[in-house]
Amino acid sequence: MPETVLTTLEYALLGLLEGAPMSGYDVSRFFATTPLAHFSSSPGALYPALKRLEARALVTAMLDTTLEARPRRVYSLTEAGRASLDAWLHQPVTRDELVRDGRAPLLRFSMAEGHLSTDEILAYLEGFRREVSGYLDELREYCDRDAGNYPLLARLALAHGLRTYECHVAWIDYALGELRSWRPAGDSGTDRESAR
Amino acid sequence: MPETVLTTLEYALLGLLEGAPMSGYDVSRFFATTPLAHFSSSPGALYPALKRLEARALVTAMLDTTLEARPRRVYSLTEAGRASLDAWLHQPVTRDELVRDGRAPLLRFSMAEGHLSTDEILAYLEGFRREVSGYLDELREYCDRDAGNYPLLARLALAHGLRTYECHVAWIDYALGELRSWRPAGDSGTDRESAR
DNA sequence: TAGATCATGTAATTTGTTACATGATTCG
DNA sequence: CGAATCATGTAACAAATTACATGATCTA
Repeated sequence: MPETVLTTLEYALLGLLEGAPMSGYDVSRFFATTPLAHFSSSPGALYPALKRLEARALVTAMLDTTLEARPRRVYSLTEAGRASLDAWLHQPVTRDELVRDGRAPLLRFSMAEGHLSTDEILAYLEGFRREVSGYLDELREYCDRDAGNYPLLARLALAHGLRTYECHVAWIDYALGELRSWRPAGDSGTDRESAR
Repeated sequence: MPETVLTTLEYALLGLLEGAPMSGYDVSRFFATTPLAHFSSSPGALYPALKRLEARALVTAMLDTTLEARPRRVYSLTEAGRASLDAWLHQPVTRDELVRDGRAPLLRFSMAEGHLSTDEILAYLEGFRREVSGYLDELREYCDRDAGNYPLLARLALAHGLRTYECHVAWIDYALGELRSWRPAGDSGTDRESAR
């Protein structure tokens, strides 16, 4: 039982390395060139994070010495790393995550392939939706109560918040629809293969 | 010329203190109870940040000793602080801000009252819109190029990103409309009074 | 062959989180 | 009167940013 709580960046690294073993530079290229996971991508964040994961035995490094004099440390996931990632992916969305680091819920969703069954993913999205809806209710209540005497710009900024969370809900409903149409009837396999 | 670059939290503090002098606890209450500015609100972040601002002479503390034995340090903005805030509020939205800390552009907008003229606010929003649109183009291009062989969940997560930025654009257009209808003809005053 | 960029990191500094500490005041 | 919460912080620690360092390899 690891019971170690990692940072969002570290979980993102585990997810990446599960897909394919990578060196620190590979990871930095990935973060810099793909729209997913707009994490730090700076070496001062990445290399220490990979070392931390190695120290916890969640990843292992293999020295690639095909080019000697600059050996690449290629990291790959260990069983413990995969277990740690799996445990994280199974956590439902919390309110705190929603307002503090809005990206974590989406990150988990995007990496769930091969870890959550279709039913679990549907349940995850439903929980996500509940949290967003709950927060939206709170925001709307706050608006009705206090926003009347806000200056115009602050009021517009509040409206932006409302719209953004409404957009979340709309996407969740869209995703639920897509997933249900993908698996229309009583299929509920863990669906490991389709990941690539 | 201060030329000091502050953190987003510190600018948020300047904006808050401009509205009304506050103690550290007042600020923490504000961050904890209003939907705007979901910043840290933890004392370990707030009190040191206020001290940093005081050390740079951007705020001053007045000891409120009406209750002795627990004097409150009530902070208010100095002229230098207002100038620093003003300079920040005049900065246009950059791509980097957009992907790294999505909240800063909105924060600036919401605090611009009394610092930017209506025309400047319109220009700010137009710049904001350009950046979001540009990033959206890039995202769409990336989708067309690479998303085909992504697994389903990653593809859906990408769709979420697209929708979110589209939502930004829609709000910007809405805000532009509101601001223009508020000031339909050739009025371009700095509009200081309507705040609070 | 000089400069860019690939590829790998380390070090100093700043910042934020978590947890603790302290004493007053209010509520049941 | 004891517990919660108001109100003010501090200290230890973890993490990220910025800047630097090093050498190889490609490119004009």
